Amino acid sequence: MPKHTIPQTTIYRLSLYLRALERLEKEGKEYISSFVLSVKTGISSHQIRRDLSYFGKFGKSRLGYRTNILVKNIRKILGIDTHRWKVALIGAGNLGRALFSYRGFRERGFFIKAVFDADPRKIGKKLNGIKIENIKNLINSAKEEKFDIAILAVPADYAQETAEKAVKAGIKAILNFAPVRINLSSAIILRNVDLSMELENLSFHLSKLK
Amino acid sequence: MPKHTIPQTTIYRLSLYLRALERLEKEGKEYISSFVLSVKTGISSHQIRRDLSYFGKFGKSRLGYRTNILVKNIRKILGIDTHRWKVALIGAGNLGRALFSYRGFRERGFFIKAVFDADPRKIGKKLNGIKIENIKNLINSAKEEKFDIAILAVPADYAQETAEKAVKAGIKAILNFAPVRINLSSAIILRNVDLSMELENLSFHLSKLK
DNA sequence: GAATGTGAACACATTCACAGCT
DNA sequence: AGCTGTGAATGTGTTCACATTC
Repeated sequence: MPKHTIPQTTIYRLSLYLRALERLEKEGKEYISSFVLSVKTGISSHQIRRDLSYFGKFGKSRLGYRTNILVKNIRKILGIDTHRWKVALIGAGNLGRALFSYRGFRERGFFIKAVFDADPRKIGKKLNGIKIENIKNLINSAKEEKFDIAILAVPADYAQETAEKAVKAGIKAILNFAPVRINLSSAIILRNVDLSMELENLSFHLSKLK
Repeated sequence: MPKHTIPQTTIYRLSLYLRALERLEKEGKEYISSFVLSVKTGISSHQIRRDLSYFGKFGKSRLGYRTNILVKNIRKILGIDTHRWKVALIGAGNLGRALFSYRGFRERGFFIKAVFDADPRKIGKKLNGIKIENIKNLINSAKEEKFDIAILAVPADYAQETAEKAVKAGIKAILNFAPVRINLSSAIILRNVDLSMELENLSFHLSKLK
């Protein structure tokens, strides 16, 4: 149904809608209008209707959207309805371990199937039942269990080479937490989470206040 | 010098430029052209020149930008040249502790001055020399030491009320890691880092491949 | 000659406004 | 009557292309 190309930002907003809708579903709301959803998410009702219209017609005039149907549809659009994504966590430092214990992943269909690190002191140790493997095993390990996604939580200096290993292991999507720009084939889906950038952004806006 | 309004994304890119420039400065490069910076950052040279032009004229024809001058200017624009920002970390769970030990913050002028939590088992314990305080002390504590920024690493259900406490304590900027939308006065600078949203975004693009 | 800086053109994203449906 | 869905208008961000500068 996409008549126009879908804006990048629309996909992020779908996640936002989904969370609000799941809550409303639990509260027993059968139907939900774009106006109510607007209040819950802070996104304008126009924007919500436009975003949904890229993927189909999910609403009913006079009633709004049937909550559970919309939930199912957004899950399907986002690819988290049936699929269980297999995640390789690379880097078992402070951040890696924190990410590992984040329950939100599993709840939303992302399963950390293996953990890798380069530090001999960490290799072989267990993290909540999963043994930390040598990063050198990544490609071999990926032959047995096809990983879909790699989460990179390694030092900046190793991010590029580690990402390349992940690509060699057949991984198609990477979520990078290292504060560095990674260059990969454009066929690889790459997203960055960069704490320094976020803080510097706050700093910019704060300085304007002073 | 801003002739037009500055795009949101420009500020993020400035952080990107800064990191690349700092590296180039260390390598001893005296001058750098927008073309070379383009290769290092993956941002087009047009975009780089446009971004910088919002803030002034930093370059020299035929030579490019003097690396150290540009570094200084971007730091100034981002408000990390002289200012030491005081950060309150709220939430000493897995993620909070990982953030606490992230060295990048201090390096870039962000100092975690206090850590708060609601869990009695954590309160009083020390984290690398800083005692974890009761979240109820936030407002009092802020009277002694004016925090500029709060980093929220609390469970989703507590994010809204905790953010409101931070605002009452006079904090003007919040970096929220809880997977939930927070509603605050528009005067407060709020940024969200949402891992589920990033993963769902990857999922969306991955599903299109299958 | 080789770079910047920037009006103008273009592309992308949001918002408006209302026809159409139930 | 009250909602959705969507062309059209607007607003925002990026890219082009070149006059200008050293």
